[in-house]
Amino acid sequence: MIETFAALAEPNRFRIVELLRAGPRAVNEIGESLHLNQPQVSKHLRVLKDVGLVGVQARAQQRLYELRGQRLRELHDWLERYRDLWDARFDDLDDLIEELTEKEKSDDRRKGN
Amino acid sequence: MIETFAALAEPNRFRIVELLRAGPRAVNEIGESLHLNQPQVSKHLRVLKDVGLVGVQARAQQRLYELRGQRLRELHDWLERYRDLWDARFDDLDDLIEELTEKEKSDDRRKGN
DNA sequence: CAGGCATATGCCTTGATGAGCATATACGCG
DNA sequence: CGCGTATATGCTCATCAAGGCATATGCCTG
Repeated sequence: MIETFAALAEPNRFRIVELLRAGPRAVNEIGESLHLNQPQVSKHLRVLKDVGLVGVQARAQQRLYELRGQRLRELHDWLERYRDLWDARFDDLDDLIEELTEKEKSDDRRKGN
Repeated sequence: MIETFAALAEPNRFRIVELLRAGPRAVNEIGESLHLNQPQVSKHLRVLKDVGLVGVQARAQQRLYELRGQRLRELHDWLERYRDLWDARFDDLDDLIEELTEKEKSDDRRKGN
C-alpha cells in the first residue's frame, strides 16, 4: 500500500500512469509524450513495475508497458474502509466544525471552560 | 492528488491516518499509540493537515486531530477513472499475459517475427 | 556477425525529508 | 502571574531518490 503511494507520489511517475491509462506504450513513446529523457523513463517504469503498477510486454526491441489493475484495486479496497468518512456529506460538515472550533476558542474563554 | 500520495507514502503518517480512522486523537495519544516522539507526531500531523487529510480541533491545551474525508474522496474519484482496469477480472489475465509474453520471446525467435 | 535501434543500468551530484534534540509558544490552574 | 502540561518549531545530521550523462545490454536486420 505504502509502496503504491510512494510510486504515485512522484509527479513524472504519476504522469506516466495517467498516460498509460489510454493503453500500452513503448518507452520512447512515453518519453516523447511527457518530454522526459529515456533513462528517466526507464527508471520510473522500473519503480512502477517493481511495485506492480505496470507490466511489460516485449515486442521486438521495444518494451510495451501497460497499466495493471491489481494495485489500484488494492488502493480501492483500502479506501473502502474509510468510505463512511467521505461517502456522506461529512466533508462540508468538517468545514463547519473547523470554523466553529475557531469560534469556540473565544466562547470557552468567555465561559471559562 | 500527488500531495495526498506523498503524505500517505510516509509509513508513520500512514499509521497515523489508520489510527485516526477510529476517531479523533490528541497528539500525545497518537505518540503513545504509535511509539513516536512528540515532535515527530506534530510534524507529521502538520503535513497531513497541510494536505487536508486531517483537521484540528482545540480542546484546552490539547489539539484533537481528526481525519477528513475530502482528500480520500478525491482519491476515490481519481481511482474511478481507472475502474475498468481493476473492476473486472483483468488482473489474473495480466498474470497470464506476463507469462505468455515470456513464451512469445522464444516463439518470435522461431518464427522470425 | 556487425551495425543500429530500443531500452536498461551505473555513477555522480543535488535537493528533499525524516529523526532527534533543544527550545519556543499556548493554555489552564493555583 | 508564575508554573506545569500539551504542542509546535528550529536546527543539524543522515539518508534517499531524482535528474543528467555515459555506457552496457538486448534484439533485429542486412
